[in-house]
Amino acid sequence: MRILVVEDDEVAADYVRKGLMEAGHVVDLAGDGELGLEMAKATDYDALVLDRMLPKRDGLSLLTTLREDGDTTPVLILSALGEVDHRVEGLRAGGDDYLAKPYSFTELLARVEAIGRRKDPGSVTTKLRAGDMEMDLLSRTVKRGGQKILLQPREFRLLECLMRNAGKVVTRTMLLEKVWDYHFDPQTNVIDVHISRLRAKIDKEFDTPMLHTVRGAGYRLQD
Amino acid sequence: MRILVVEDDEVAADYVRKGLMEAGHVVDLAGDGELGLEMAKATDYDALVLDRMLPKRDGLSLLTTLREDGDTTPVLILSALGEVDHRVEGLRAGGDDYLAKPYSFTELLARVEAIGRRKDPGSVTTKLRAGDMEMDLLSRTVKRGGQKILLQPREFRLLECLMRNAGKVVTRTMLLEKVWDYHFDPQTNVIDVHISRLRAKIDKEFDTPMLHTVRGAGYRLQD
DNA sequence: AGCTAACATGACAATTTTGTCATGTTTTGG
DNA sequence: CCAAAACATGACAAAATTGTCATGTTAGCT
Repeated sequence: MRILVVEDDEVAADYVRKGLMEAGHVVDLAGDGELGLEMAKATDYDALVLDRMLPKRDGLSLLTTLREDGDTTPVLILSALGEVDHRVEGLRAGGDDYLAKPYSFTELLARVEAIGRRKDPGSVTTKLRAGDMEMDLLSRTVKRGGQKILLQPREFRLLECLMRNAGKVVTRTMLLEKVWDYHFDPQTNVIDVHISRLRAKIDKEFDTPMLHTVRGAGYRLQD
Repeated sequence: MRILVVEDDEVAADYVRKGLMEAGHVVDLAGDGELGLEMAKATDYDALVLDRMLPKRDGLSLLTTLREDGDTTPVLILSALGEVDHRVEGLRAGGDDYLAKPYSFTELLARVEAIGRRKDPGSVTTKLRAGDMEMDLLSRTVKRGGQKILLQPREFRLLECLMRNAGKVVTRTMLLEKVWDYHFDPQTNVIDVHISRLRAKIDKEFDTPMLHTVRGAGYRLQD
């Protein structure tokens, strides 16, 4: 699991990070509220561990902003304040759990894993995003900058593959495997043709092209 | 939200039930572990409130069984035992949260709503089921009795519409709207033709037909 | 600059998917 | 039992989608 810990007390932060890493998780640290919010927005974490009292921006405000953005990453709130009212406040702000200091690490681990676990069944990604492009796998629709784009089935699969690897280069071989189920070189330019058709639909009308050619390697989707 | 409270102490159970109902939830009660398990299996609750100590079958055992069955309903565990080790135990068993008695009702409510909320974003139905038929909206695949069935796009949409209303009659008008986006009568027998094609794929090879005609009304999918 | 490999794209052809029609079958009410 | 309406299905035609080819363009190299 990929976890972000937002905590200003370095000793505590390090202690939590070490423990979580030993339990097999990938851990990022943020020392203040603003950095924490930025990182939470930038990366898709499986869980957040959030201290209530933080420099620059406090934990609850961070959480509220995150939730307003539609982010549903599970959050465990840490706090020195153990009183019922404060706990309720934290949960109401959109927290998934609340742990009062001092806590045992075992409990923190159990709780983080518990809230993170909840995300899994729900983490069937049904929407993909890249730049101002949005793809809904269920309704099979694509939008760029709010505008609907109609794609043919093959074009949809092609774009889906590119979006799942947004920012990274997707080789021709990968495309043949994922989009065409070909496990050999068809010796034709099917890919070129479909890339061209896709470009005409997703880039032509817009000023910044997203579908880039990486000469000799493949293609990459990016702002 | 539909919530199941499994608690043997009648006074406590009633207190929780009333409070949750006032907060606008639908509440069922179970007085012992076995009944609780049965009810949890039978109905799809949004959340479970589970006392640890129960007659017939204790809370943790109930929870473990439920999880082994693949049930992911969020569970809040209640207990007189507030010690860290017990809380960890509860969370490890698959609980989503743990609340020690005595607790304030406000906190219980906040916590139940917090864990229940988690289920919503994940409740984007990505799979439909009816009898021995299974449809995966993401991979766009259909299986009946474990056997893959290849459908054309239109056939898929038709079956999807029928499965979303499994057991209920779907009128021709509904089908024209949902599957063809026609908001008028095309004066042809498109529906009949596609129903026929669909039947050939989903019913022909199997001994019990699922796609039934409701003369004068429409069609219904059912065992 | 000029050459070449890699890529882009318009036009066409093959294939697949969808809709229409004609004809056959079943159900219901008189 | 018969007629009419409702439904089922095979065959064909239209439309949409996909792949191939030919030709044009670009980037990187010497």
